[in-house]
Amino acid sequence: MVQIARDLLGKVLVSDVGGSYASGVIVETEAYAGVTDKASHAFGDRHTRRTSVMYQSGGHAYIYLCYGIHSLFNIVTNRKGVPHAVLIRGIRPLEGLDVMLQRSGKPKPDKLFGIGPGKVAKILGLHYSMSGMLLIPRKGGEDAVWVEDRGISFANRRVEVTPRIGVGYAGPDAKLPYRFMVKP
DNA sequence: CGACCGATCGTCT
DNA sequence: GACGATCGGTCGA
Repeated sequence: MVQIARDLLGKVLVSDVGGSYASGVIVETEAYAGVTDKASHAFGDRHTRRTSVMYQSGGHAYIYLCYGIHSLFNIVTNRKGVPHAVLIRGIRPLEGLDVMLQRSGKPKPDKLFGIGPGKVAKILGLHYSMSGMLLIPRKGGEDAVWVEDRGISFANRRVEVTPRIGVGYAGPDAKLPYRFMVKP
């Protein structure tokens, strides 16, 4: 499961939302290891309306609201009933940069454009109301998000492994090396 | 630069 | 009724 977070680095996250196509290379992720992980919303096997998506089979999108403002995008990674997920924390813009800039409200991309989980969802047009979508390419005119493998990969020496961000409340679990980021 | 702080609201207690 | 898996602006050095 933690391995999936590592393997997602280099994959391409694509969104086709509101008629606009945009994509980026995943360069930062965090793993959330389900019922035994205090940092996970599903810790202690907590079934709520919000967390129910995490109990779906892998390939669903779990998107939730953070701090009342930001939508954070996760990929559910395990079999049905096992609430594992990977938070996408950063992407490097690939296609549709103009659309992403527009959504971010910035005239030009700065160095940290696309870095930060709130920004990822924002520039890809993802909203927590879309939580529960399947990650499959869009067929009709509906909004869609999915992941593509375009052969991009990062060697281990280019990947930094650290504890997760903002989970100090999780006790010992806060120290787990579950965050993966591609060095600049 | 780094540190601090306000925004803003769904979710769970 | 309190609290975030955050961001971006502002302030001071």
